[in-house]
Amino acid sequence: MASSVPKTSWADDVDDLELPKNEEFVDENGIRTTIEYALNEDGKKVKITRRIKRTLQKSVVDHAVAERQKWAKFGQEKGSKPGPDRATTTVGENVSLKLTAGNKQSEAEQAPEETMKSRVKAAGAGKVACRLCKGDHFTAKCPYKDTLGGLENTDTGAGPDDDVGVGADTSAPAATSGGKYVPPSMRGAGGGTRGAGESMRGAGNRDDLPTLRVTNISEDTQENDLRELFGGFGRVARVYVGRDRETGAGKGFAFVSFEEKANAQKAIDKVHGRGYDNLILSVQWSQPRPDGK
DNA sequence: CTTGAGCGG
Repeated sequence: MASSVPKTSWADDVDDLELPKNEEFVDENGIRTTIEYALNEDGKKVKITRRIKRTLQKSVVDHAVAERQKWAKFGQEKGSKPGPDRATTTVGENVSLKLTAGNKQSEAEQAPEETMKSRVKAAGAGKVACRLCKGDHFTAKCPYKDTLGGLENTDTGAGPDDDVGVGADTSAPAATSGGKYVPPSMRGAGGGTRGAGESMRGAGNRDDLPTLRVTNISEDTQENDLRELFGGFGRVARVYVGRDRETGAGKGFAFVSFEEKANAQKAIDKVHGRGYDNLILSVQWSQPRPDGK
């Protein structure tokens, strides 16, 4: 065992390595002086002093901020020089935190780009181009959607555009399914002639539910209030209260959808003209929202 | 006075 221990005690060594804390201050002229202590190659302590004139600051710092730096300090810092003391204060840049799903980091670097994209989108407000006919509507709303049989048959290469070249490998996995999920009941006439809608109630589309427009409701009427009010006439499928997007305050109208049209009609008959919260309700059939065609 | 919001960039 090599028991030869250096003569200098361990404690001395540490004491030798102990360095004064770094210092930093800014004088009235805006010159920041930083003092660091370090060891050079010979193991000697050296003092490094840097004086940095903050030329940039004059142009960058907001006037109000510069003014604020002159304020007298209070509390524990009372009597200290104005301006941030970098020994106790961290002067930071803006830090933005981004929450990502699945612990993925790769998106982080692309974030600025993403922001740019959304800005561009905001600038060119509502510019859409149909992938089928290049119209200014969504593909799903394309008038020719039915005529063209949708995207599922068109394949990648058959698209109306010149995005050729890589068609092979992108379309490969999509060849059989078209790349989109199709519920079993909607799938082509393979072998199962199972009745359409065996598991689905009616058309299953919520758009064709019998819907009432209820107006003249008080602005604090909630969905639950309306469910309560209309629930007695039959099953209420959906209730929507028109609200201000920002404040959440009611706008005085609502939609109530029933499962059965007959029940909706009963509700009209019974509730229309009826008092509710010091107001007289108005209930009538709702017009389907204007479809962009 | 009073008819919704989202879906794709």
